Amino acid sequence: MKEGKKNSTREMIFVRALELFNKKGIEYIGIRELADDLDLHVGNVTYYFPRKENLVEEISLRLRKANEHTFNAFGKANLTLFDFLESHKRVFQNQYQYRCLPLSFVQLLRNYPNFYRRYKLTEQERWNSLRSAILSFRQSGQLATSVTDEEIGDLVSLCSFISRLWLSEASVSFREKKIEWIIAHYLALLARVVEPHTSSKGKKEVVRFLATLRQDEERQKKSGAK
Amino acid sequence: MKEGKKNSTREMIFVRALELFNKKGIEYIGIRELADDLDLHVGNVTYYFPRKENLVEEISLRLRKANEHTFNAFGKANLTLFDFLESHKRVFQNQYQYRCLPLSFVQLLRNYPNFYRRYKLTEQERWNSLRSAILSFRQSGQLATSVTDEEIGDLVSLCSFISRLWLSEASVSFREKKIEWIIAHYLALLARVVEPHTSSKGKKEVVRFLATLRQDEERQKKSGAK
DNA sequence: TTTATTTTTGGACAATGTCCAAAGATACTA
DNA sequence: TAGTATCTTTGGACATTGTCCAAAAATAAA
Repeated sequence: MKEGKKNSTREMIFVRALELFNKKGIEYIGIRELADDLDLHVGNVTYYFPRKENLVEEISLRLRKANEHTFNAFGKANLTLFDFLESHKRVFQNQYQYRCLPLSFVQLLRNYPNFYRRYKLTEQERWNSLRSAILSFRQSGQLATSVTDEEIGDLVSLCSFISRLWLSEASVSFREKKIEWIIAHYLALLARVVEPHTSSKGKKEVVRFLATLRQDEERQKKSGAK
Repeated sequence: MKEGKKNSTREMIFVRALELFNKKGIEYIGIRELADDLDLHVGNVTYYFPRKENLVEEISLRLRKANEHTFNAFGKANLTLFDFLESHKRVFQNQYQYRCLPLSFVQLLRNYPNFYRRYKLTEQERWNSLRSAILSFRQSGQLATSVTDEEIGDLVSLCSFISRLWLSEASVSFREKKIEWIIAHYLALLARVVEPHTSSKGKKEVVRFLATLRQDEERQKKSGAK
């Protein structure tokens, strides 16, 4: 069980698989296509990843890991709405990096019972941390005190709904747009969902966040025009 | 080009294909499995539907047709928010009837350029009629007059986002729930998205709609308990 | 009855994910 | 250093997939 130089082959396979999956979709890249691309034999790929599922599982693990810190941050005291939205930006960027996964997640969870089981566990966790984050906004006076528990539940539903599926819509509706624009679009949508329930204090946070989105866009344009 | 009795074979194939696709997913039902199920030969299926794509296309056409009237109703004058939400209920029910389609729509649009082209056309139409409907709500005083055009744009985005993807989320998050409950859940979410922007007049419409959802649920429970 | 058209039959084809036995390469041990 | 154990590569087999097609059979039209 050494992890010396020979992990390089395995890692090489993983990296290229992720690239190809992201570009064309998990279902549309065959093991042979992957092997050919790497000048390897099919059996050599299946030596490290006996089943395609294992390759996808590894991708899934890395995405999960990338998002771990972010979601943990939701538990911390004095979280501002600004930070909350900023965190989602990082989550969205991570999802994009492993986009083949969220883009096929319906199919994957349907096809691989293991995935489904594992997903259901973290789904619960995510839900709880999202909920406690939003609850804390009401506590800290960033949401109006008049906001009911039921409305908070709806906010949680909407946030996780958008987080899970923005890439799916974007892949058909905004194919030609740049990823920075797309992420900004859905972050703005997220912000707009929360905004009606904010206090004036919370609203400032949201507005501040929306302002940074616009700034990013400006920067984008300038460096693009150069 | 007669359409006499022999359409029965074709129709039989279509009906069963839809059933199986809905149950297991388009990608996971093979032509042979379908043919075996119908006691037909593979070549006999491909005689009527040379490519799987044709089968999916037919499903797509029928869903489109089922939703046609509904979306046209968005254009009519004096549309109430209640009617608007009720219309979405019908749309959601139609989508469920052809659920294999929205559940694979990312993959389908990615894989079949024809689908993508056609989808982009109706996407534009839908967007426009949705937008004009919501604009009319502001005009008729059901939305607050203070609602900006930008906010209306966000509402349109959110509505179509939910309409397109609720089934995807439901298929992983609410597998064990009944479809009536699921549809009610997402309709309520839709209503809750609009609610913060309504006038008192419009709010009454939304509340009335939410009340009918609850009534449906009661009815559901009673007949279930019998 | 003959002719033309539609439908069914049965199987071929390449591509897919998965699997495996044997050969080769590498690392460890006596 | 020689021998042994482990890891890696090779090359191909297998069943299944979507697609395609020629010939037979059934049906309709003349």
